[in-house]
Amino acid sequence: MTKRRLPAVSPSETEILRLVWQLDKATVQEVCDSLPAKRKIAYATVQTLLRRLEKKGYLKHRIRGKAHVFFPSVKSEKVIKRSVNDFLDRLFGGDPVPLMQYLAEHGKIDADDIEKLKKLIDKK
Amino acid sequence: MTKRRLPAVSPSETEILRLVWQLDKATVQEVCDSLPAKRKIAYATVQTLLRRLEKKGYLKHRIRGKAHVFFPSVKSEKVIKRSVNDFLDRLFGGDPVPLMQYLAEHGKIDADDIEKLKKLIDKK
DNA sequence: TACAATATCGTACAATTGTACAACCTGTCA
DNA sequence: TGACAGGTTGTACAATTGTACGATATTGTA
Repeated sequence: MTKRRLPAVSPSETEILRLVWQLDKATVQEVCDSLPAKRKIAYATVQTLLRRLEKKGYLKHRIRGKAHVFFPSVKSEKVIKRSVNDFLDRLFGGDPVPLMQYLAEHGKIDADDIEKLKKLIDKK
Repeated sequence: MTKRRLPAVSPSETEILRLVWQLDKATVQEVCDSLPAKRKIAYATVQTLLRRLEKKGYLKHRIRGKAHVFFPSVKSEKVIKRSVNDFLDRLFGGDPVPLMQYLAEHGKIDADDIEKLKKLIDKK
């Protein structure tokens, strides 16, 4: 089992990749349609991003009619792990606590969320 | 008060900027010295990054002897806010909960941390 | 079967990013 | 005062990123 290191996913690529995860599998069109209204990217751009993700090894595709249907070929867990760690390292020197603090202080998470997390941790 | 939008901070720049925050103010040398052992970047590279951060408006400098002493000219809060939001948007569609979950599940935060967060939220 | 609609592919291109060399200044100490 | 250690500045350059046009291929349909 050759475990070669996958190339990094760029920010815009991440955005697109997330949509594919969300949709489970998707054509260029479908990804375009599920873009948040705020973030309008041209069809051609989405296409390029999907192509690059496939070349980098994060997606594969199957043909359906004349369209390509892209689907993940790497567990999202893996990508998330890398991204989060990287982000944490750069912005907080690897310490997750300030990040949590930020989220708490800015009302991004509430008491309920905390309660759920508590359970999650206890269960482990 | 003209509130112009600051240019984005690139990942490597973020890394350096964080060190300046941590040191409060620092010369190129000092930043180099405080780089984590893992991440060895050449002096010249650190220098360029600091220069770019200053040009982008995140740092200023004063002269001490022959060296430049860089210090923040924008509150770290501001940068963190942008970075976190951006990160959250791209990787999780803006929802912080999965991120917290990830952190909890991977032992990045423990029950104690949760306790502290709880207080933080209640206090608000 | 020819056409309109829809997709993909190849290609492009400017901006940004990461990385760094070489040349040039400037205190400091002998 | 002259040399040197240590700084800074200018510049470079390949790779990556974000964005997208134009040409070509395919399919369902009239």
